This record gives sequence, C-alpha cells and structure tokens, in this order.
Amino acid sequence: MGRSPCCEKAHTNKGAWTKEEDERLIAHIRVHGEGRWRSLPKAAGLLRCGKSCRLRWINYLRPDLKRGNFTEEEDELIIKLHSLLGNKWSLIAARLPGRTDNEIKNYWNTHIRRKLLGRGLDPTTHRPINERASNTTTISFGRREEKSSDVLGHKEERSSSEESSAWQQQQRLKCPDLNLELCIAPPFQQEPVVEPVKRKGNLCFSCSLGLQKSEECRCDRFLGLSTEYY
DNA sequence: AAAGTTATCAACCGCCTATAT
DNA sequence: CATATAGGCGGTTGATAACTT
Repeated sequence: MGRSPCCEKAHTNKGAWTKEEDERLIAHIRVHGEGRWRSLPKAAGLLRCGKSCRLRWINYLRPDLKRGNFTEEEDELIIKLHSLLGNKWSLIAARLPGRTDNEIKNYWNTHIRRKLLGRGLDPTTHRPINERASNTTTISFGRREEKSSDVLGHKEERSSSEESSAWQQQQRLKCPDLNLELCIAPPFQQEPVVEPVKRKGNLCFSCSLGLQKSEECRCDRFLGLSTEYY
C-alpha cells in the first residue's frame, strides 16, 4: 500500500499546455480565484491534475510575473539570499517580486552557478574553492594503482616487482572499483549580518506572523537585507 | 547541410507539512 | 489523538532550441 495518487492519472493530460488549456485556466481563476486546486480541473473543464494547474498558474500564467532577463541587481540579490537561505527557492522568490521559485531555481542552476564558479566560489558554500585544499581533510577509499604501497608503508617490504604486483592484486580484490572521496570541512562561519536580537526587532508584527508580503507589512529589512532592491 | 553536443526551462514526481475531519 | 487530504516545495527529467564540429 503506497501513498494514494494526487489525482486520477488515467484521464489527465500531461506535458506542455495548449493555448486553450491556458485560457480555460485563466478564465476559471478570474471568476473563482486561486485555491481548491484539486477540484479546479473538473470545475474548469480541464483534463489536468490539480497540481499541474497550480504550477502552470504560479509559474507561467499569473499576471504579476515579470518575465524577461534577470538584472544584475537581481543576480546579486539571489546570490546574497542563497548564501543565507540555501536552496529555499520559495523564500528567495518571495524577495523577488514577479519571479517564481521555479524560475529562480532554473536560473541558479544554469547561470549563477557558473558565475560563482567563474569567481572561484563554491556555489553551495559560497566559499572560495581553493579554501577547500587548506581547510578540508580528504579521505579516499579507492585503489591506487601505483602509489598505494608507499602510502601504507609497504614499499620497503616489497622485495621484487612480482611480489608487489601480487600485493596490488590482493588489494584490488578487497576494494574492487571502489573510488569514493569524502571531504570533511569545518562548518561555514558566516559573518552575522545583524545581531539576532536586532533582527527580530526589525520584523513588524505581520512579518513575525510569517506574512512578509502582506499590506500590513511595515518592515524595511528582511534577514538583514535592505529592500531597496525593489 | 547534417550530426552531435550543450544549454535552457517548463513540467513532473514524490515527499513533507498544515489543516480538516 | 489518529487519519485523510490538499497544498507547497525542492529535485529531477525531458523536449527542444541553440550552438559546435
């Protein structure tokens, strides 16, 4: 017994949306508003999964979507937010009006990741890549064709090349094709942007309730970042 | 011009959480 | 409190456009 499917898969369309499907979805949401995604397809006369409708609306049809290329300011804001939040794309998207989490996620994977690598920064940790060599310990589990003997102190023990190759053969049998590398690094120490107490104080009541984008919001900062970007 | 490779991005999948019953 | 359901999220896939050989 697995988890029940979110909708009836047998009678639902998949893949790219047609113009007609888009129009039906838009017309339905204009009249009934967002929400009740599970029942929406039937009500709107769509042969789609509710989740698919929600995704199509949020990522593509919503009228407030910005579209177009990301600006340099948006790039830097995404990088800054990612260094603070990690892969929390929905939280990052919440700070970029008109952009969706899916769009930002795709943009990160295709552009920003490379941009950071070009700057010599690890896109995951936001730390310099060459820092890895000095601050990390690498443990390798693997067979080393030529040098395994000297590392483990077997070099002197080998009296002939024949004996050496027999020992290597033995090691191969113990670790067939195993070539794993584990890297251990100290946790990333990010300079706190603001003091925690102060940060809390900067959140207005609606934000403290998790309503960052509400009309009642009186915050001018979020996670220590000025909202001057937009 | 054709074939092969790479980049892009819309859409799907499955898991998790919040809420309703 | 336990269970069911809906919504939301992040990771991944697949189609296709763009580019290279």
